[in-house]
Amino acid sequence: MSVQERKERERAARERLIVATARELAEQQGWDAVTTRRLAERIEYSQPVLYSHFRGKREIIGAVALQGATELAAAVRAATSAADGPRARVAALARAYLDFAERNPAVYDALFELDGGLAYAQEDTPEPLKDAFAALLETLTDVAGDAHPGLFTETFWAALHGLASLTRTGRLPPADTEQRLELIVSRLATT
Amino acid sequence: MSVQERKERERAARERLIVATARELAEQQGWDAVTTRRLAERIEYSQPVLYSHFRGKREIIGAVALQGATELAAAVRAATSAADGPRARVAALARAYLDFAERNPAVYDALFELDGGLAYAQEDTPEPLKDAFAALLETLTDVAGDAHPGLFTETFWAALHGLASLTRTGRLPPADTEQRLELIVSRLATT
DNA sequence: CATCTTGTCTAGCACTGCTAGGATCGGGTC
DNA sequence: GACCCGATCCTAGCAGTGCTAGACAAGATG
Repeated sequence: MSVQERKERERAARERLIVATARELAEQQGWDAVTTRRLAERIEYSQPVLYSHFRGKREIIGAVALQGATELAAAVRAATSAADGPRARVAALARAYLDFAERNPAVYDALFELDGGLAYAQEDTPEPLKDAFAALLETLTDVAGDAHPGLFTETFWAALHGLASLTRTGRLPPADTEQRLELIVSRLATT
Repeated sequence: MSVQERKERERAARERLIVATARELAEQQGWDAVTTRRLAERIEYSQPVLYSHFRGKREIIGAVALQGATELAAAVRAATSAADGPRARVAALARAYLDFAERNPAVYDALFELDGGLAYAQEDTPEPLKDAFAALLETLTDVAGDAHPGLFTETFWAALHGLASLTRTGRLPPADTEQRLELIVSRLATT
């Protein structure tokens, strides 16, 4: 059995390598540059090896997205727990979210822009995604006011996503991001 | 000269045909299905003809986007002008925007999701895009409160785009769209 | 040591956006 | 009306894409 276990370990390690390499390549040159050939070359295996781990490119994007979801949740929780008072925590959450999107554009794309074959907002939604939403919910519930916490969180999230998405694709000038953020926080959140 | 003019007319007509066909194909089967071969076949010309009108596929997407911007501006203006009072006009604007995104998903993608090679929020931004933003600005200025009208419009637009984008890609359940919309309108707009 | 499974690679498919070069058609000139 | 020449269009092809069938070799098992 030890032999089989070793093989499984090696296989798992290679899978992590694939995901890490795809993510790295995407952050460096964008997702368009992440082709199965280039990815295979970078991990020093042939193309078909990728398909013994993932059904296709879409699933690789999905794997990067799940990794990103975990990190996003952690980033949001770290930021909110370091702030005092509901209002300050919401502002910290918003900044942490936009900061994550700016620092990890490819991961953000994998999560919220591209098709990674993941189910969102359903029963079979992967745990990391549920948890990332939960991280938002924890802080935003306190400022939902008379709105349903889940619905409020969805709406607040959508506003943040709109800012992140439009800014990153050059549709909004990046200069006034902070002011837009403060506008969203101050108006959407009930004190 | 008449001959040349006729040729120019025919050429312009063919260009409109290309754009209309690309849009139609995109709405029917998504932008991925809009390949230069399929597009060429539908307009009953060979592929290279496309490149005598547009630099490449990106520019075709851009042409569809510009068409969509004009229609979006018209839709927003029609909706807002039919409502009484600033608050009702804002709600009408938001509904018209989301309605446009839902009815014309491919056009919406061309405008705000894909790369059509257009400049946004700059001096050399095409007129239809500027005008679409102006259509939002006209109504939203009245409810900007103490915020700068332009900045407020950008922020409100981002919130709407977030809703449209996340809903259309299956990241938000479509059921409660109306409630999220009302939340945005009631909290972002000052009465 | 022979066998057989497991894993990997080579080679190839059908498709993509895009382009070079040749053929053909039409208008302008004699 | 005949010719030429330029504009216009198409055939064929390039390099690249995601993905897969089948050959092959290395390893574990008897």
